[in-house]
Amino acid sequence: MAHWLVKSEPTAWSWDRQVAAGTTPWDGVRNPQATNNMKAMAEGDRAFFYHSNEGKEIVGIAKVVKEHYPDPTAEEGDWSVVDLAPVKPLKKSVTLDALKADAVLKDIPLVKQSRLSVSPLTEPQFKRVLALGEAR
DNA sequence: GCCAACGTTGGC
DNA sequence: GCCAACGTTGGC
Repeated sequence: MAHWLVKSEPTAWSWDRQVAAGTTPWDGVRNPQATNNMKAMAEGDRAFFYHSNEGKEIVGIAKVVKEHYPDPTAEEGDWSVVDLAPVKPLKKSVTLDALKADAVLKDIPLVKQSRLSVSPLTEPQFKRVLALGEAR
């Protein structure tokens, strides 16, 4: 199983709204690299949910419930979405500062390439975030 | 609010 | 096809 990290500005789409809405398409992605990452997602994969700009922290865990299909919000171009559903919040959110301060996590794509909205994590990185967030 | 990093666009 | 100009994102 692969592991991922998705991010959103909470003013645009927050974890709380994801929880309230349940399963939703992760739409509006207009970046080839992020799109390729979504196309590599498999049903059941887990993805951390990160709040950019406000909060700057990983707040919860979501899962892929439907693999990639064409983005219905795209009027042109070959863009994709996956359906995500909330799994559970982290007991303690993991801040960007904490990621940067951690030897395992300081080089993750989110830190290195902050604009990439969908990025992969290795299994050790994923487990490290879980440990910091006190979730299993 | 500013600015650096990155992606995209458009002129050549 | 290159590269400068511009727009957007996101950390600070």
